[in-house]
Amino acid sequence: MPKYAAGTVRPIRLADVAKEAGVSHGTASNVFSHPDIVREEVRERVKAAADKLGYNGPDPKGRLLRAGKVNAIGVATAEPLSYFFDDPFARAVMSGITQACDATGAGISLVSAANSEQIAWNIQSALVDGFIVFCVEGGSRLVELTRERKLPFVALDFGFDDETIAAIGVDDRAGAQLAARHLTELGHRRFGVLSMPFSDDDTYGPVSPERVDKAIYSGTRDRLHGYFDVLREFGVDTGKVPTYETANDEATVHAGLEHLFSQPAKPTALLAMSDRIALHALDWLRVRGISVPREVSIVGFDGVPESAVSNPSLTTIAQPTSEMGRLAVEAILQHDETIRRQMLPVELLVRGSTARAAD
Amino acid sequence: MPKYAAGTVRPIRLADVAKEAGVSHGTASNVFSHPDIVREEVRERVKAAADKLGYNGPDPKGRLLRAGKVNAIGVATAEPLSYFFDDPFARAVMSGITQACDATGAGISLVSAANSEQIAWNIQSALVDGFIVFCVEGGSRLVELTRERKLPFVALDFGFDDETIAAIGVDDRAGAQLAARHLTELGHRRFGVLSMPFSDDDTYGPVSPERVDKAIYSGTRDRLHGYFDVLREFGVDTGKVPTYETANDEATVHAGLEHLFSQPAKPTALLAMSDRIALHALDWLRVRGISVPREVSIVGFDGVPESAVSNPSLTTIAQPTSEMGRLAVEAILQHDETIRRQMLPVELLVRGSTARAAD
DNA sequence: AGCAAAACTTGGATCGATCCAAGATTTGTG
DNA sequence: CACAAATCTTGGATCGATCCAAGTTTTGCT
Repeated sequence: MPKYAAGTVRPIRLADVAKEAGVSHGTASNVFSHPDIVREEVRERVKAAADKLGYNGPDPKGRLLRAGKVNAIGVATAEPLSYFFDDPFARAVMSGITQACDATGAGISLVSAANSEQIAWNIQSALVDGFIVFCVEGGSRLVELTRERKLPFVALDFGFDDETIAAIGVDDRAGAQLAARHLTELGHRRFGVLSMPFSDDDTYGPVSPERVDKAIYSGTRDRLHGYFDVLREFGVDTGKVPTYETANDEATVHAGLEHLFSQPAKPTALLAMSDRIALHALDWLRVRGISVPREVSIVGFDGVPESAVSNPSLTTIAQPTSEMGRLAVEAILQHDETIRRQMLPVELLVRGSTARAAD
Repeated sequence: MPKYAAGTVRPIRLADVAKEAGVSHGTASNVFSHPDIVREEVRERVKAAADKLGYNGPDPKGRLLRAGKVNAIGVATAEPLSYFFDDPFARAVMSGITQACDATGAGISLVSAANSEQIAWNIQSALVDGFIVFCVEGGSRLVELTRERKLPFVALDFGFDDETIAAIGVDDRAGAQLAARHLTELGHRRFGVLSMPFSDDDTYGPVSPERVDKAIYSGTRDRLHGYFDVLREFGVDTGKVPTYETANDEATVHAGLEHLFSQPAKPTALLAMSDRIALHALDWLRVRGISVPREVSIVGFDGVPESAVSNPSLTTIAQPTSEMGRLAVEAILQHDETIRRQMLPVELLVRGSTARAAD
């Protein structure tokens, strides 16, 4: 059976053009890739043949195999693809990544998959020169898969535990300390913590003090430690600070607030581990008629653009998101075997969601 | 000179594994691609050899060339890459695209470039099975380049003029009519139009009535015609309706409003051709202390998520953005030579930015 | 044991280009 | 005019896999 059925046009190859022009395939290749070393007369002839046959230049598939370079960076996550467009933090980092890619002309491939079987296949078969790995959930498995490709890769915002993985992140503990210090200095003593996931199992709910140190995600753990470092310093019994593990989505954040505000002593200050959590919290508080910052103060984490235009605007710990994206791209493109682990500084942005404690 | 310098490890190929295991390369290939047709004993032996050599399964580069399929869709635009993450409309459509890709397991490659030379190269060398083309600006050139790749492609929201191009868009004229009818029925008679670009030259500013019919972008033209259809019906002299061509960004929108509100008869209703324009307009009006919708009503176009949470919320013409994304992916993946041009319906969402005319 | 059918393996061809050493042609110089 | 140098062109090797027709081995049955 012929590969191309009658009626279907067999794609034109460089070899066809060469034959038509009466030159060797090598010369035809040169016409497109190194036009300067081919005599003008021949060049014209080959180009004419190409036009005649409807050949539009070398097929990237062939070139790729030979060159071994794709000129594209893979950006991977264990979340569905829409994560890149829906999550404010992801968007902010992507913004930095796109800038760096635009500057260098590299393309971007988004790699992801809902189920873990597919993600494995997608990582294994992605045509990229390197990976930037978004490690929100399921990070360890993702890093594992990526590592197996033996391509340059860099993890974002996670994995500071494993020193053999290149990573770019922020000083989570210092950032959390900043947030807690801001609130304690405003006189707050009754806190509630809305945490990001501790691990990639799907358990959400109140967190016992014993669990705190067992968080798999070092980001979550470090932020929690940062909060508690400062609270302890100000005489707060951190074992009694109600902490609720959310899934970084509306439903679990609202459930968390129900929990926190059903405590005998309602918190006057909330520590949210992401702006997304904080923004969902703001919604819940507004609906409940709890005034921010008059009755309750709240500090987010990330510094996404949306936090500046919320109502009230959100006091938060800003990460240098663009910078992180840019550095990640750089790490892939200028990859040189050395494993770089860069910890960037964060910054407290005081805005409208925090005020002096009422009582 | 050896290709792999001393110290560098030459990547392991399938052939190396086959040799190590003492089978042919064909059998080794089957172990990975069709494990069921290889005897267990042999399979184990090959896998052991692969482990020993540190081989992690077939390199996608080779597979690609043979298979001819990349399993990825290219999404192209003439804007910088960040457009996909910054522009609300693009994000909304991307959301639909990602859903469809997640469902089918296809990957996404973002293709773009600041300058037109680079975009040509990027389109020509993108490793994708088809293109979805965002035609905001520079659309025609982009479509031209994409067409030359001879891959399936579909244009979004433009090009309804050229019947040989597959496209998915909305009924711009009907949508614009809906917007205008809503405002006229509220009693408005003094209008201002904030238009999207007419063509890909970079001219912005007031638009003369003669220019209206010469708009290259059919989307812009159709929306304008839709507005004017209805205004005329209600006895408005459309030749006198001040129309300002913006670049869909803050600066030109604000300049446009300066212009519209410097007219002798200030408009009581604004027709904005995109939500982005409308949202920038809302900002300007707030700063100027002009109350929406008490003094001025405004209707957007697109129905992006942000329009629901603005202050006031924006009355707008909603496009089925997710649906468009989904259909575009479908058009690429189930491509069958027939050129499909789908025109989807729009919907008027009445929200907080429109009210009965004051005078 | 003998023979056909089933199961498995082999190795050459192929995908579409680029690279490169060697051969062929043109140009330049004494 | 001869010879060297410079410039072009050639065709085989290569990138890393998959496909497939043909060949080999195993299994099943009488």
